[in-house]
Amino acid sequence: MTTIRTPADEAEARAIQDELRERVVLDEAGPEAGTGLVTGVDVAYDDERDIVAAAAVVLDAATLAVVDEATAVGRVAFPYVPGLLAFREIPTVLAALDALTSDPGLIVCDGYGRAHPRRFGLASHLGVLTGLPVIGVAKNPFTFTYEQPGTRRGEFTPLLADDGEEVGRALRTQDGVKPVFVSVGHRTALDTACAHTLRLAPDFRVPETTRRADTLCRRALREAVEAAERAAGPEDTRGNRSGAER
DNA sequence: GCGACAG
DNA sequence: ATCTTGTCGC
Repeated sequence: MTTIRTPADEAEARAIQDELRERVVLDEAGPEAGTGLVTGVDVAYDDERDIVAAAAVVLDAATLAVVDEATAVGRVAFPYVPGLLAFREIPTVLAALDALTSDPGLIVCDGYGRAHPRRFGLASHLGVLTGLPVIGVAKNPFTFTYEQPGTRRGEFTPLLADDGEEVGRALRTQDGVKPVFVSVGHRTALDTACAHTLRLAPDFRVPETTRRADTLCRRALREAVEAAERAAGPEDTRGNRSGAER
């Protein structure tokens, strides 16, 4: 099973990113949109109880029908730090991916790939660790500024780095609806990533892969929390504070 | 130094 | 991410 190296602090985390960035493959076009399998991954947290749940849902890229799905539950391994999201999300995501029966094909994750302060976001990190083509589709802008794309579905504007390089795109997936932010993670071209994103979002702003993974990991988290409560103490059924906590 | 900042 | 009721609309 593939694993991620969990850093002891933020400095070490950044060092790991600088090191692994060298292994990102950017000269492949990636699987053609609408072909093969596409897998969405997402994670839900209960920091209070130190529980994290991840889900991986495999869709037929042509029909968007669910082919396979899996979940994994674990402990929170790293705090949320902008720019270091991978260390928080990836451990459990890898476990969910390993639990799949079918091949993932192209992976779509929440967050960024190249559109990252060190050009090595979550999507890039997941790609390097798995060796699979990965793209990132984020719901919110991060470090790069952009012009508002045209109002129609399919229109986009570039996310530009300081050196003028296009590290991602603000892509409108629905008419008159806020765009999503697409960037390449590993073994995929930006054009391919946007084509996949559009095909995966025929009815909603967010790709079907993320929507499916989102509902599944939330359910897995809820069940994990319930199981933990049940194991810890059936004495808390009426109120909040138990005798032991006062 | 201060603010902003994927999930 | 997560806390959260009702509400507008297909």
